[in-house]
Amino acid sequence: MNDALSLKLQALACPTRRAILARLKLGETSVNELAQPFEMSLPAISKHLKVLQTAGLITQGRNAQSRPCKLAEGGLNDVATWMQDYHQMWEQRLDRLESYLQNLKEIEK
Amino acid sequence: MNDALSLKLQALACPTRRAILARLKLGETSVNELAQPFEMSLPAISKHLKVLQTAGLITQGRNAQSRPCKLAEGGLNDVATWMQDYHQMWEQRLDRLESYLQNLKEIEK
DNA sequence: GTTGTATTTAACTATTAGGTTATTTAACTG
DNA sequence: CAGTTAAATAACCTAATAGTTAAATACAAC
Repeated sequence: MNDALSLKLQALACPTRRAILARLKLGETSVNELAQPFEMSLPAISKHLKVLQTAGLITQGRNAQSRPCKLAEGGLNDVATWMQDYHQMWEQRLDRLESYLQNLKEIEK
Repeated sequence: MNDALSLKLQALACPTRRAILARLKLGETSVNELAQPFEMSLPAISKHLKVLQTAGLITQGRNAQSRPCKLAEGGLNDVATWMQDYHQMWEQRLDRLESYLQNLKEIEK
């Protein structure tokens, strides 16, 4: 289990880490700020961040003592690509739009 | 880590289990047949199947001694829903279709 | 240069995951 | 019923995960 996809899914398979990602959706944040809502030591959060970073889901910058985290762009691309092979939901959405389109063409005649 | 989503992501975070799912996409299969391609004992596969089943990603039926496995319908729904909040890829696809649609309407005038 | 602040690393512990072999259960077959 | 086949369970091992506290690092500010 050391391929990129497994690493990402593994990283995502933890509510704490998903919560961190959810927080980061709102914007770049320091580790301390990130740790606030959790009943967990700072080192624990630090470890979670390392997991997310190793998986390529976040990146960490530098600003004085702070190491601000943000979402890695396209970090979920391969996960989404993999999902595409299994899940029909999106296809269905597209199909519905497509049939609407078809319908429109029909009317056009 | 005992919520449904975590369980599923955890189950997916293993190449062996993803390979099993890939095989099951081709259709219902017995445990033995499923185990063939893997250099792994049968009990190991049996455990993987249990993980997948507990996660709600597969179901197992009965046919004599055989316990045929198949993909659980909509098993990835919640994973896909979660992903939707983070990944723009699908939205972009929809947007492209949408703009095509818009374009068509324009021509129509 | 000492103090304070932000974060990581080290060392340790408990639990879980992924694998093994050996045994058991369940159902068919003769 | 004895034997065979399909699969699951038990008991065990090892490595990885998720957490802890305590110590180290990096930078800023005085």
